[in-house]
Amino acid sequence: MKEAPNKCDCEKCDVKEMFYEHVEEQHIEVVCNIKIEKAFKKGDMIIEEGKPIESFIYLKSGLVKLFKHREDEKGQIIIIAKPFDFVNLLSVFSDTNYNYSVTALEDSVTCNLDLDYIKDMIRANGEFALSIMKKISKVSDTIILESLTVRKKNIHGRVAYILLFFADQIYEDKYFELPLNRREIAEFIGKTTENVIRTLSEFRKDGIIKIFGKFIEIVDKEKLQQISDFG
Amino acid sequence: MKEAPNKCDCEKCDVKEMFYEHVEEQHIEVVCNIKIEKAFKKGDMIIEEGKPIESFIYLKSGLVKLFKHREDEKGQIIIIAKPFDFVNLLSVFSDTNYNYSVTALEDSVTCNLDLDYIKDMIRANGEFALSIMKKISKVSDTIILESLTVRKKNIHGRVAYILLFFADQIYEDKYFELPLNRREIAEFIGKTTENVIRTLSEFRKDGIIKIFGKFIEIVDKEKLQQISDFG
DNA sequence: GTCATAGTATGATAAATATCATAACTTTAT
DNA sequence: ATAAAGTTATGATATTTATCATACTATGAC
Repeated sequence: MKEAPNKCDCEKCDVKEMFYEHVEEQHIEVVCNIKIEKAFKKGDMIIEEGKPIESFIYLKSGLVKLFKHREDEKGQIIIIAKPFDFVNLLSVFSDTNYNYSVTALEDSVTCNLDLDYIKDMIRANGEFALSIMKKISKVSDTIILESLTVRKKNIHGRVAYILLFFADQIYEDKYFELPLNRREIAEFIGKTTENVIRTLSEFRKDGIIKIFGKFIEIVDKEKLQQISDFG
Repeated sequence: MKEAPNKCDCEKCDVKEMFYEHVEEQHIEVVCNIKIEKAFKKGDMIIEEGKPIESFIYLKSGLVKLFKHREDEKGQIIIIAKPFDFVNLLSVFSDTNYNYSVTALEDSVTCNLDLDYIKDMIRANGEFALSIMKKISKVSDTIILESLTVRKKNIHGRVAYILLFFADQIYEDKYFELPLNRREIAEFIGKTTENVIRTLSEFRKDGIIKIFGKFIEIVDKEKLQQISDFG
């Protein structure tokens, strides 16, 4: 992890837009000055469960996973966050310490703003407050409703769902490199590693996907969608 | 459902406290005047999936369930909300329509505030905004983290967990009437009705609980806790 | 009351998934 | 280059859970 020079030059940054829309010019400059960018290598720990929440963290580039660590047993992945998602979406405003960890699945850069400063901005600017609430609620909603969606699927449905998630929402390509190993996919969908592997093999045998190690090519997307929807 | 006279006399109302702490006297009076109390009978629909979100709804008394309706299949219960929990915690600030329903499990009374009015208050008062965010985030966090907790348990663990949930968090008594039938418990923990019934029977045979129809008495709480923790 | 309906209960069986075992293949460290 | 460790893969088996079938019980409508 290393710190990078500060600039407010990211396109598509919702936070910046919120500021531009609702905050006066001189405050924006302050934000751009106090924000700290941090670069992480694949596998690096970005947030550690139990540590105090001191920053408002936003993903500028890369890909990260939020997960709960489990002593003996296997962990549980809560969500995969992509650029311009909040990284510390949970607990930021409701708790003092993180109750989940975040690590980088790919080389990633985060934007970090002092949480007290953001809180001051919220206090000072209700319109900004409303924008932040909207954004944060949206993320929580998505997690809750998607977890319900996944919960009712069998393992075929869940694996199909994950493959389509990466193809459509993350990489926007039917050919991509899985950022998770099979064990992590299992932790994400709540099934065992062996059965994830088995299911991928079955999809391969049925000609629905091609597997080259961590690289996946979706051959019959319609079929995969069908398995995801009805599985 | 019937409307009741408006008063701001509820003890323990977080919303009122938020107002008292952060809003000027004259505004509080306005809130108390515009708020509408609605009474619902057990089984009544409070919020219907798909309908527009127009109010900020707070549970004053009773017990409700939030759930997603599923056409053909069985539904899915998202959470049981008790008094002073927000009822429309999800989507209030992030969506225009409800994507879940709420019904009364017991006779219930809700406090309804015009959502646009609350939004105006948030815009006008950042400190109030921060209080609301804190409260809403807390509820979302709880749902997400508890669903992860439940997800890793087998059916014995899940049923034990639910029984302890009602005993400890809702009724604060080892003897209570289940507000859900067996099918609904199944919808809550994501298992089949038959297996919920079977598990309850096993707990009864093992002398862990006593069953009198919908009434449950927890006999060996320590054992039940153990099953919940390690099951 | 009694009829219909929903809810509770239990057993038998089928299906899904986990666990255990083993091996080939990859990556990492030395 | 090689050993060690981790990952992917597959089969055999055990366990868990769902499904199907069938009663029995409670509840509400008439």
